[in-house]
Amino acid sequence: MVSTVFNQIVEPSWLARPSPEVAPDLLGCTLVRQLPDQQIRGLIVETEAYALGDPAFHAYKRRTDRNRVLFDPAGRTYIYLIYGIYHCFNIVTDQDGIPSAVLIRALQLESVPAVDSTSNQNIHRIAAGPGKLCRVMQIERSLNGGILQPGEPLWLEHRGRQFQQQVDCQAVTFVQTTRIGLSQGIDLPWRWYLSNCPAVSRR
DNA sequence: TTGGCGATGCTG
DNA sequence: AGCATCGCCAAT
Repeated sequence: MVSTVFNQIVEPSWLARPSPEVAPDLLGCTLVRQLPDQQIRGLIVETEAYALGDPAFHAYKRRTDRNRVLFDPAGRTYIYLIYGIYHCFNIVTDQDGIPSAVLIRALQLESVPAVDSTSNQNIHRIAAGPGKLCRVMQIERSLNGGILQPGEPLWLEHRGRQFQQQVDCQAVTFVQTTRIGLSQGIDLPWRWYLSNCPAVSRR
């Protein structure tokens, strides 16, 4: 008999660790965006960690209006506007009061969204980049501080059986490098991505 | 293929 | 002033 297996939901407690631990573990998990009339699902293929002591981190200096959600418990979203045009989507991690987050840099979409404003794009590149994935998933600042769980606009699902098999047979491997697009903290090796993934940012 | 640059608005 | 970006265009 055929059985459909649903991925397990990622619980906040699983995210309550330092971001450099969580960031590689999020590779292969699925980000789900629930819209009124459609669901958009994407495999996480590229992440970066931001944490205490990191000069590139928005919470490096002090708590401000913008970064306050970074100090909240794990399992919330941190979304901000960058270069006046794009948004960046982060997952808040670690213990309450300890600012820490993972930037989601690229997704491999399961399918082309119904209203596709980027119809010229290669399916593999529609969500290739932190600004592009927010555009296609309609993630903007009104979602900042939201909890990642079903029933909300966004949630996470753990690695599925198919992905695990690809890891086990080494069809997919994990690569760790320095982060992208920064002027500070450029030597921290806190970027991870899946090998052989056309959606990973080109650099 | 690589590198330079403008768009655009919010933050501290 | 600078920014956790992107797409376009020119030069190689």
